[in-house]
Amino acid sequence: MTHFFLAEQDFNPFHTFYCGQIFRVEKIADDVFEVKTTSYRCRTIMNAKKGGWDIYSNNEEYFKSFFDVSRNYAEIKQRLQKYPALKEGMKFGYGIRILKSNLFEMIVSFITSQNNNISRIRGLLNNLSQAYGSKCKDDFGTFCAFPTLSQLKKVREEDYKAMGFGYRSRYLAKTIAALNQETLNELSHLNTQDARNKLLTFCGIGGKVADCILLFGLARNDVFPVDVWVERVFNNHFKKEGKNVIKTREQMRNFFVHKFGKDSGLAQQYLFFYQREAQKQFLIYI
DNA sequence: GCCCAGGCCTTTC
DNA sequence: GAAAGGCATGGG
Repeated sequence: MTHFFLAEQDFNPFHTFYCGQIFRVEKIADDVFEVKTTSYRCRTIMNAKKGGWDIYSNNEEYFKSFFDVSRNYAEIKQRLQKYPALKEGMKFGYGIRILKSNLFEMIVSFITSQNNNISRIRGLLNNLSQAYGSKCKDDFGTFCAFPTLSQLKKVREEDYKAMGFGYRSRYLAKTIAALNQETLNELSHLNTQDARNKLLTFCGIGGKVADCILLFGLARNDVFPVDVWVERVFNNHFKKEGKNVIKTREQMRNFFVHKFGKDSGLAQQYLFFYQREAQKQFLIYI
């Protein structure tokens, strides 16, 4: 067990873990969160003395990459300050980072996410891991990994249905049947546009789900997922700038990517979190 | 009991 | 190519 440190100004676990980019996260105590990704686990523990959070795990190098430590967030946030909506959003949800999750886990997670709510997605993916993931052990104890591609190839549509995946069960079964390791490798080497087009060929993956997979599973920051919440962001803050000719989510997506370029991913996370949480009276972290 | 959720697929025009 | 309807399920 080793640990590394992230300063509060560049990392806030409440905001980073509850903006819908990962689903296997638990609050263990007021100052402790646990995150599972593929077959790894870490805990973030507050370090008040240093003003930030220590990330403890048995896989430090993996989590340094996962938490995107080599990226200069101050520089990105500086560029985003000039947009009023972002300025507000970054003040409200300060310390969001883009986590570099596993490609296959993100494909399954975001197919599951469509027309679904976040707390339900969390439950489904945790149950899936319990049912089909390998048992793992680290210095915190035992836990379940996210199922691998080959483990899920044995799962049938009816099995997903029995677990509550609903009509997404067919999408999962079809896409997992069509996937293989070569395709996953290929996706990681394609440029963003080609990878997006490839993702769109799979059942249950449309533009929004593809963008989430690209952002969180392939670390492509030049994408901007547009869902119901971001559509509200557009209508609240950018509609005028879009000259009232932008109607579809795909058009909004292209508008934002053109506007924010390589900073699109982080901009989207701040705007999503702000739109979704700011109207609530209390933030709820499970 | 009702509306909604990190949308996509299918059918129809 | 755009529009409309259907979809499983449970959170709030």
